[in-house]
Amino acid sequence: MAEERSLNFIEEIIEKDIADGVNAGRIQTRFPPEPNGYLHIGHAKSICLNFGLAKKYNGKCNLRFDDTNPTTEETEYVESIKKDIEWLGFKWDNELYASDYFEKIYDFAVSLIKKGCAYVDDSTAEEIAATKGSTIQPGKNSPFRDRSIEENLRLFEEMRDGKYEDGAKVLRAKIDMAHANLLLRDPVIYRIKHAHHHRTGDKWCLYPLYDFAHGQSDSIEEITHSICTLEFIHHRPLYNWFIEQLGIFPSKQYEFARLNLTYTVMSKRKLLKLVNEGYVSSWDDPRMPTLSGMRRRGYPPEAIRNLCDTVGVAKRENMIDLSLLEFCVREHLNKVTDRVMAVLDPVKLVITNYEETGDVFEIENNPETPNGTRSVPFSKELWIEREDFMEDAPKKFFRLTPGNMVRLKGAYIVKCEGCNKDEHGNVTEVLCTYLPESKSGNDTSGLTVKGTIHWISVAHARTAEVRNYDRLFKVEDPSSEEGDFKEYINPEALQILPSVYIEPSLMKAKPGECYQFMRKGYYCVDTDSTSDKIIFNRTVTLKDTWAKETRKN
RNA sequence: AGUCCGAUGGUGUAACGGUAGCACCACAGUUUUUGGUACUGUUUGUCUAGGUUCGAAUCCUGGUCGGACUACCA
Repeated sequence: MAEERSLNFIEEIIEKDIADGVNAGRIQTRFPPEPNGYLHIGHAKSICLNFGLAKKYNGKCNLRFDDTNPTTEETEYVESIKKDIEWLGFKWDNELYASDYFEKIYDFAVSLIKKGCAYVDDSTAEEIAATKGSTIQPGKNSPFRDRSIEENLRLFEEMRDGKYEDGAKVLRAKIDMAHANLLLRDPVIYRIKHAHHHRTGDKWCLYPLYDFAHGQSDSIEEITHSICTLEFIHHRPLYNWFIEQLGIFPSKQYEFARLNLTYTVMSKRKLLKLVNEGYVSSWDDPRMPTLSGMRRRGYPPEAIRNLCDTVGVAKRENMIDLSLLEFCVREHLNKVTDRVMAVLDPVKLVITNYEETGDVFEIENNPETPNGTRSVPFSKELWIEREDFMEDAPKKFFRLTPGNMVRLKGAYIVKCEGCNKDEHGNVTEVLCTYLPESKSGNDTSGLTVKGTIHWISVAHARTAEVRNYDRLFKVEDPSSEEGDFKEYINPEALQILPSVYIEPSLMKAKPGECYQFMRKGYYCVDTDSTSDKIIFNRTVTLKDTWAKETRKN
């Protein structure tokens, strides 16, 4: 019954390659993060693509850490990246590191020198930048460009042996200082860094740059389809040039447009600022677009995978509506979460004609995916939402207003008789009478009411902290606005309710578990919860057409 | 300014020379013991000017607009 789905452009390339017998139909991809930060929703698209393609075409997908810059990379990031990928639901075939190939990559450089295709340059970084030229001006040859092969070989070995300070010399590929593509103007491929590497320790003081590590690693692993984002498109000619000069496995690079989301930022630099300057509490703050933040927020991995699947793969710049992510989240949570009652902004409801009989109602947990029932104690005094009562209500208000009837979810129909107020005119108690014959399950009243509201028995209520999260920014694209992006942070992205009433059944809730608070939203138990204090994070609200209606007026 | 990439409703994505479709959003309705869910329907689109063709979103040319590139980061 699978719907016929059109292929994205990478799938088309792969299917053509398989049909043409390229690499005997073998498909090998890789996900190549640099372990210098946390993964975000943008990485999820790349992960779903690379692992998804391998799965679809009976291929393999490696996890390869592009760890060629020892000053920014740490083992802590390696661990978080692995955890996030596993959480998303993918398994890599091999866990590999570019640093495992340092010896091989060094040998590649030597062979390039021997071919006369690389030279040691003593110029400073400033000098190299100054002679690079510009988009409209050719660059100038370095005075060290014509050193002999023997001298280059000797100097490069000395660089490896630690004879020189950081920055004293670099190795450059000898290509064309007038090339229209700036990356082909004798790119630096090795630099000296006397720095401790998270895996190779102090063994090396010479490290390859991205362009002389990434493609080489792809070749070593015999990656057939090396998929990256659009900004690497200019690197492809260089990627291919090295493969050709070195005569190594011809991996092919393909580029797709990265994922952008409205109401957030994705750049590592900006996310780092949010953390360092205290706008959010940490990398896994539920407001963050990081995978760890989304996990803590309660976004299920199924929803993220579904989002990535839905947005597709193409080469044009895009900006995905946050509402699409929220749709995916609700779609999944609706199927799997148990419904429970929690009163976030309470006011007391008194059922004046109710004699305490010890009613306990069995209420179904999930009308979508039947999952049993739970016991919910009832009594004469209940907490209800303050917004569910209005003394002077508009026409289409289906909740409590004098003379109107509503059903208390899973219990009785009650009729609103009025309210009590304090000296300031604030409602302190809503007064109702109930209809004994309207008992849920064997209702003989013959009445139908338009509204159903949730409630918590005052005598049985427990409390929890609730953290209501909302979008991190007030504008769709903070990065394109005037001034500092931080000016557009939404100050209401986190609202903490220290003590909300929850039904007793929730006392057993464990960190990470998700529930639907009826009529309010999806909530998950935060990892900050302790045995005597449960904390719920709002993952996403329910759609609220009534709120929309009131906003219109 | 140069090189490269791109342009289909508000958003994202299909249509591979032959009926512009799907999803989200928005709006309206039906069902509902969640103003949720489910279901039905509605509005809205091929950047522009030429050309090729019986026929162009698709092919060609020019323009316009958007993005990327001038790190010893990846």
